[in-house]
Amino acid sequence: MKVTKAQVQANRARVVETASVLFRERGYDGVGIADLMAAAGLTHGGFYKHFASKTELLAEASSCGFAQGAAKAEGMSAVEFVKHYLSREHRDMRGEGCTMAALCADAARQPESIKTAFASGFESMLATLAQQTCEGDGQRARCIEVIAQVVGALMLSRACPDDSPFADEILDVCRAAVLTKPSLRPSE
Amino acid sequence: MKVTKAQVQANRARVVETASVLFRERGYDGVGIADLMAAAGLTHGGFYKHFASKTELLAEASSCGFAQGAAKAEGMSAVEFVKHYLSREHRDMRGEGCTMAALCADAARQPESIKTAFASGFESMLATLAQQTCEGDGQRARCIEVIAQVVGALMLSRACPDDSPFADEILDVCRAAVLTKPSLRPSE
DNA sequence: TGTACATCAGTGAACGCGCGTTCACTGATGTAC
DNA sequence: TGTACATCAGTGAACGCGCGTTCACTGATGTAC
Repeated sequence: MKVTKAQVQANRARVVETASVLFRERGYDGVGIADLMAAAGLTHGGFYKHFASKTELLAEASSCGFAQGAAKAEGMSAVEFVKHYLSREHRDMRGEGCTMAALCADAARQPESIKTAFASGFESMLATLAQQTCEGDGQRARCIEVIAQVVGALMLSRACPDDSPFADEILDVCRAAVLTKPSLRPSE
Repeated sequence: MKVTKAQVQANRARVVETASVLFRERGYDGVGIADLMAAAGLTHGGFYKHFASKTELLAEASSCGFAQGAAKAEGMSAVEFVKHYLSREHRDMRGEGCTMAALCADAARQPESIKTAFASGFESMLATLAQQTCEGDGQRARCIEVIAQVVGALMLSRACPDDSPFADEILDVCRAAVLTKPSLRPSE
């Protein structure tokens, strides 16, 4: 059953992308290797031909998720970014949503290799947002504040009962707060 | 081996408190029933004399953690609260730290009963903070913004590699940002 | 270009392990008389 | 107050299950001639 080099590469990429989605949806511990490989259209035995361990996959899947997020945000204005980030749709579509919000708590309990990937992911979010806000002293700090606030709001909203007005309130309040920040004006 | 009514009550309370700490340290999936009961000085078999399931314990342990957090913050000024919340000590002492930051991502993947406990915990944080800030229109909103930002900052900092300057930067930047908010002035 | 053979991604059974939960049993406590 | 007995929190073995990981095997691909 050997397979084309191109197929091998495609299969591997599909596993990473599938993991990226499933981990965001169900958490790291909520996805088994067998689940994951089946979702990618393969059987579990082949997993270790591609990855040394589940942890190693988490690192790759996280990086993949961060890259995907950056690509999605590319070209959005800061206002559009915040509006989308703090929307009900984003809150409820975890598998396609922000990797940082979905997995940072899992990352905090993982080895340094994972945390390194998350630090890179944070830097990437920062760079993407910075492109859309006015430059000058304190730009980096202002972007960090915004990211902390939107990530916090999204996670808190997700921890509230589904469809509770409370969950929506957190999003609405924080969206309004961030959008009125003068520093969110575009750079040009 | 029956035991005094008072002992039963004390044992149960000890299990809940131990769970509250261990869940915050290692996450819900990171703590087994046997681990937990041993840490509380008991054997695992007795667990189901007190709780219907591990999930039910999580609900109780979370509520216990929120109550403990509220008691700790009681009497602190808003400035003191934020300074402590965004300190390195708080970041690094997860077991004794904020239950919301430690477990909200776990809660987001749990049944509604857990999410209800977290919504109550959030209300409790809100009430505690509101006591220390100036009243008036938008007080509730301003408190929500602050909590979202400090929770987000703490979680992001914990997801970064230990002792990395980056992890500290997030805390420092957000602490400075929140402390300069005019709305953080005391109510009297 | 055609043939022979080594490679190795993918398969599926199997491994050991720890999990949440159940259960028969114990024996001091609490109760009934 | 003293005695007999029911209660039930706590014990530790056992259950079934799913996990991450390993392994012998397969057979089309890629390579050497």
